Amino acid sequence: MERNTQQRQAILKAFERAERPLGVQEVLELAQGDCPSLGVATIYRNLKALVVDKKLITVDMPGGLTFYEIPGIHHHHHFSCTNCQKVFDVEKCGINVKNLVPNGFTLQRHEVLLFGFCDSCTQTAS
Amino acid sequence: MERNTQQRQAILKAFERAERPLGVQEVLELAQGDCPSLGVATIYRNLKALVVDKKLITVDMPGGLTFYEIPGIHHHHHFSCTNCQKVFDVEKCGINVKNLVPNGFTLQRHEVLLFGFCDSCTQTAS
DNA sequence: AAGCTAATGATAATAGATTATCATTAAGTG
DNA sequence: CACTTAATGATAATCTATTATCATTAGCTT
Repeated sequence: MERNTQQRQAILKAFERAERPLGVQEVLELAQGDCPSLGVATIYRNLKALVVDKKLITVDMPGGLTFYEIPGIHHHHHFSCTNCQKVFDVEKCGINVKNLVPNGFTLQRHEVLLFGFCDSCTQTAS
Repeated sequence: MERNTQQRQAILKAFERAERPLGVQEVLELAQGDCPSLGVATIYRNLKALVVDKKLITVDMPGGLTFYEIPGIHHHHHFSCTNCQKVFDVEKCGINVKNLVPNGFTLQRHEVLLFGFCDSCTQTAS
């Protein structure tokens, strides 16, 4: 992954525009706007390389789907829309997780996952 | 699922003894203690039926693995050991999740996932 | 105990996500 | 511009979890 291809630029641009974590299919569709011939294999190859390069980080969601996002400075969590399946960042994290850890256990990291309707799906449903 | 077979009893007994969420392979191994001929197909069939009967609930973990547990009365969360891959209940939930929900979003439920070493793996590592 | 048939167990089949293959394309260098 | 080769794109292959198939076993009712 050394050459700065149009495909790779289109993939990064998709994340910059979306401003939220994206799944593989979402990246494919968005990046095809700039680069119509893009195939899934290229998406997977670039996502993997971008994660190695720390240009992206992975967000594993229940159900086995992996999302990717541009690494942010702040600790944050995720909101998963149960209607449109999109994932959004939740900026605040006012949790005292240390209290939750059972005795004798060692905490490495934590995830808070919120599920519900995003703003767009909330409006549609009402 | 009407007959009270030895297999089904062995599966439920595995959950009662484990006192924590179990994955399919764990259920298989534990239940085979009571019923050695048990096959995976029977595990899947019974787990599905037990969830329909509300004797078990599912716990979806990142990575796509589904765990199952006996439904408890209290709201709780889960700790996943990154060493032995076992999942444990975390009884307390002192979180004010409502503060985290973005404007316009509708919250349905939330999950708090803790990752690290369980007590047994913490001791082994030290 | 006999009979009906739900449930089982071994295994093939399926499904979805990800990876490998390989001929072709195009970045970057001189 | 020409060349080298990394990267691409189409698709086959793989992997893992789960489900379907079907002959056999064993609950349960009488």
